[in-house]
Amino acid sequence: MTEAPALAVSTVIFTLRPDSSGSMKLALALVRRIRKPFDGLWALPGGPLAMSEDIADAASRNLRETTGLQPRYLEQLYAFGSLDRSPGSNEKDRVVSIVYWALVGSDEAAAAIESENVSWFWADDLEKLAFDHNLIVEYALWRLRNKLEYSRLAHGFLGERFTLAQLREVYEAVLGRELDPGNFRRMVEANGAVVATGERLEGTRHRPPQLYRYDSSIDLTDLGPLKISNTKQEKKK
Amino acid sequence: MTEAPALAVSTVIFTLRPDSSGSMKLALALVRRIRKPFDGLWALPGGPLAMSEDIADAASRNLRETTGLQPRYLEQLYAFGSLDRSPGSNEKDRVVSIVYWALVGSDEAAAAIESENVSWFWADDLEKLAFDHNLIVEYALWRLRNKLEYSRLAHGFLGERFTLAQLREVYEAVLGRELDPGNFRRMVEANGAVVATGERLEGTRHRPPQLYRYDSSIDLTDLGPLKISNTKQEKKK
DNA sequence: TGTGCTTAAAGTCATTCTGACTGTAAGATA
DNA sequence: TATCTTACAGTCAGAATGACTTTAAGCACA
Repeated sequence: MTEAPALAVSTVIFTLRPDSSGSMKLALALVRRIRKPFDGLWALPGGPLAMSEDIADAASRNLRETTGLQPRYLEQLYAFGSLDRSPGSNEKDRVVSIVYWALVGSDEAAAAIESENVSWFWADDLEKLAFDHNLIVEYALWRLRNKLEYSRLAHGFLGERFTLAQLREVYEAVLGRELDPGNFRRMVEANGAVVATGERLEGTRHRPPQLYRYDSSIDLTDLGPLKISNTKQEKKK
Repeated sequence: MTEAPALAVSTVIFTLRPDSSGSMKLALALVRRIRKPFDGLWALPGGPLAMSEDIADAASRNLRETTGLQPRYLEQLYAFGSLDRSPGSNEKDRVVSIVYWALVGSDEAAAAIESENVSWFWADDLEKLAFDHNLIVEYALWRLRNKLEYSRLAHGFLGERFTLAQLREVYEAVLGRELDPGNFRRMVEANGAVVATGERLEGTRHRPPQLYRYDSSIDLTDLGPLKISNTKQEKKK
């Protein structure tokens, strides 16, 4: 068998975390490199694809080993394989990375592993990362923001039950702009993916809002014909 | 170095061809397999990724070697790597395929290579293909139809200058339904990606339609942050 | 010459969608 | 009781959309 490029799997792990002022902001998990090249820089978690491991499973394992968490949503992003991804390295070291992006609940993310070499970073204003990882993160962000519009991705950040204000907060954090509460409510209700549970969230210092949940009869997102393979992934967790 | 899955690149090559009644229909190029597994079945053109070859270049080469054509548009579709893609084969034979999809002009496609083992097929009602290629084609079709809506993909099928009726014909062929000529004109003009050249197409047996071209100052499509790498690909041709 | 055929291109109209905004309800707090 | 805050309902103007009508400009043929 002739020499071939190596295959790796990396994952962009998104969550929402409260910033200093208490409002939710989009964050992602990075690991510090402890070898050349780019020794000391932060990078996306990842590793080689094992011979008998499904690609999505590798991304999921990746996520678990890095953060100790399970993804609420996992989708393939892109395969990156330019020849100049790792400048200065030998041609024999060429790596093609299949990158996934994942959402983890913000409640769970608070309990995630953090250490000297694993940490959360705000998705906007990132420092220089190893390899082409800045480009990868930019693309993942772009995908996330686009998908949010016509699908139910926000579910990935929330628990089973949530108020419309919480749902709106997710949208605002991801899109990076404020949304009109009234119009947001109208949009969500018209779309039909969310149903009222009848329960209300108690303990607020104002009128108690109704709790909603996603209508489970409607699919999480629109991957077209690939839905099936992703549903399998969903079931496994 | 430890054993790893092999890497291959395949391409879904779309074009528009006139059917028996003369109206344009979406078609794709397939090659006949001449070895096990799936010997005799039709499959997507593809092959292994060379050590020092860019992935998009491999897809482009792929396309050239199969049809003798240059792509007008080329975009990565997805990386397929399930363990059961090639049932019955040894685990050692595992292949991860990075699949691209391409558009070629319908005028050029008429001059493409066709033989016993290379041929065009209508994109709807395909027979059983080798491996998971039916799923791949389905997904490529879904992507094409979705992208068409908010971008300028139709350009990939047309020449430099075209009438709005020709542009509409492309949309109708891809989407598989008729569109109102008036509303289509309004949509295209509002979008602004297309400009009138002032010239008219002569020789029709009715009022001569104006010729349009795409406004080159506007990008071909919205790949987000990946635009740059694809522009490079564009320039190279 | 002129009538009709065909498609181009412009315009109409009702409905829906969208964003900005107003008003009222229902709790907690002072 | 007054006030604060958010929930939730409703209004309104402008934009977008789908179905349709009207007029323009060529050709073919009687």
